[in-house]
Amino acid sequence: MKRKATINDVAKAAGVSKGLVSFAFNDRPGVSPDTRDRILTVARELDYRPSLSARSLSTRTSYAFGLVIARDPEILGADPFFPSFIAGVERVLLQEGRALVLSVVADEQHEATVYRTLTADARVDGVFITDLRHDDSRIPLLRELGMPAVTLGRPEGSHAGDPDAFPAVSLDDTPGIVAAAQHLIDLGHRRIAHVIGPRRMLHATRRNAAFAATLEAAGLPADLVIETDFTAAQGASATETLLDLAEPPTAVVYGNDPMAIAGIGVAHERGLRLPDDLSITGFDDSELARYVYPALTSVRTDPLAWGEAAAHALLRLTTTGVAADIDLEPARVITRASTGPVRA
Amino acid sequence: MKRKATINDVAKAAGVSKGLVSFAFNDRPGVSPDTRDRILTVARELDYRPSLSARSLSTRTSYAFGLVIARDPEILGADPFFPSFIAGVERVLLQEGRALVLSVVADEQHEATVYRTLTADARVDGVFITDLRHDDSRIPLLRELGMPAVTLGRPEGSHAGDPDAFPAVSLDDTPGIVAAAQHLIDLGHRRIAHVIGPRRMLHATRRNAAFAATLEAAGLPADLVIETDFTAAQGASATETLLDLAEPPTAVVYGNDPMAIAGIGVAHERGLRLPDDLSITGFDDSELARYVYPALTSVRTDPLAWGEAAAHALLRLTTTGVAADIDLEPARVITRASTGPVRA
DNA sequence: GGGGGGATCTAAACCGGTATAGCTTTGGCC
DNA sequence: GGCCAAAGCTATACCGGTTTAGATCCCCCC
Repeated sequence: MKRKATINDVAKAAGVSKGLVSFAFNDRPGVSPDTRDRILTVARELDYRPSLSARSLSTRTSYAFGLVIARDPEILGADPFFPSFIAGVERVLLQEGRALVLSVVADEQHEATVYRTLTADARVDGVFITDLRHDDSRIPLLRELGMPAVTLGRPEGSHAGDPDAFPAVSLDDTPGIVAAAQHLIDLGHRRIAHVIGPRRMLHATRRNAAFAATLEAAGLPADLVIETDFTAAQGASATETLLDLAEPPTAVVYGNDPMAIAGIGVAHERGLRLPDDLSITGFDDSELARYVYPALTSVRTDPLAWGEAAAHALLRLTTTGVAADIDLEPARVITRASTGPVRA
Repeated sequence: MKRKATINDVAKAAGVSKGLVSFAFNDRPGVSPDTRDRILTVARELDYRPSLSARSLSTRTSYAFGLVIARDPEILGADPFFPSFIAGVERVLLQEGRALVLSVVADEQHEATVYRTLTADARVDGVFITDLRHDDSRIPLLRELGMPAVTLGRPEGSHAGDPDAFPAVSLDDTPGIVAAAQHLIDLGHRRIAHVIGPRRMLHATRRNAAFAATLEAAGLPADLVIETDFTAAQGASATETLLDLAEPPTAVVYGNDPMAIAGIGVAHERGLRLPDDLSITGFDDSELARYVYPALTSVRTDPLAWGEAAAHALLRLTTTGVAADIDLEPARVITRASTGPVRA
């Protein structure tokens, strides 16, 4: 196994100083076209690749981005968002010679430790902030640490184009929820429940606000709201609670597909017929949604595109120092057999 | 924002040479207890942390491990294995000051490129090999690249304790499949189908061999085997195919939970009653299994423990140069309502 | 012919650690 | 007292890049 060629080998072979090789490799002015060609040719012949760690030491740059996920692995396992999001991120980073450092932690206590460690070790040049929360502690923390970041969605209290805020890459999910609710209203439903994710998560309350506004615009009360932790278990028990009501809903909107599928399970367990006795919608449009019985009406987002956009934004932010906010195609509802007209 | 303290600052403040500080920090002999204490105290006061990139450059070590997943994001999103596995890995690495570099690629072509890049950039000190395949190209590739690795399960053709092979961390899944098949046989089923994952994956054929052996030991044919790509879509279409047979099976064993749940969907779509008309089992025992209707009998493994064990093994391999094979608690079947006696 | 001035290039410092050769100091032993 | 070895420590090279100060050269122009 031959030793890897270094910049010194290239410099020697090309008969120039190593500084000049560095210049040539970084497209900096002050290298004559002839010399540049010669250097690059020699480098190719020697199969030279600049050493990442040497570069990191010299430039204080790690050429990697971080993603810290604070979720229980059980929930993550059923969640189609992250794999697709990561695949999208990866697609961009691979080409740019960047790597993705992933951390999965159970609670938000460890989360802060991980961010501090990533920063202290200069392990990453920037991070993605997913699952924004109310009064999100990560924002001031990363500010304090001086770690660049991109948020998925806009944090509370930050207005579009705020120059002090981290760049936000947003995919508006409210049109999807509004469409789902309106779809149910159009089918004649008058009592529609909403089983949402944890309230401390921004998207849970934002979606619920959109849901409530849609119902109220139709003159309906939006009082049947149950908060869960996004697990199928809590989706199931929320459904039990709803169906046990004196006046149970005729339709339930769930915050994710696993909860909706668990809701279908509970309804079937009770001998209800879907969608005749109960209409159900999910969120995320996971692959499974199409194949459960009845096929699940769900709200589709595009996590892959989200990942790509976020990666581009973070790349721009860390290289140029600024990055504009990005708005992606909003979520939309995919109608399937789990929703139908309310029984006469 | 004050500049981070370096080893030189500590050396100066403690009145010693920087070499000695390095020695003190790496618990090497040749430092008197008094001096060591003084150095460590001063370091704490200055909030000194050794620079990762400087260390990397000097030691040719990245203090990170890699995980390359070659799966379609759609499938990954429904798969409970990886999030839990990663959480297990992480739990070990965090304490050891290591990071996890993740790559999700769509096909096995890109896979090789990613491994080459990770190696050329010395981005990681070792990798985890999951989803072993027949004649797995990653093994010779990583050998050639000189990249340490740990395999999940033992590769083909390598015997226990092979000193030339990568350390294997195994969780035997055959007892789970055998138990599932036997469970169905005990319930009186005589025509049992197996919907398996891609045949090029080692675990798919291994599980099918265990399945076939169990049926044959009971004097039953094991001829109903359908290969899929692990998607719910193909799980559904395999189920269609089976139910369209002149003599359809009375029970189906699926290679993962999403396919089994899709199978339930197809059966319900056709008006079959479960488990009276058809018994169904899954694999992985995802959280959702318990909450679908009927609750899904599934085979449970422990991906979290698998991740921890694999991380420990890779840590040992990269630091000491050797690591013993590890065998974890085998998989077992969790019986639920989706399996029942065959109809008289 | 001499004096800018820009382009091209070199030498050397620097990033922050690790590793090694060698210098003191101390203590044991004859 | 003298010799030797081990312990404790320093000085310095080294890892492989980037960056800066300054040297050299060439061309143009007065």
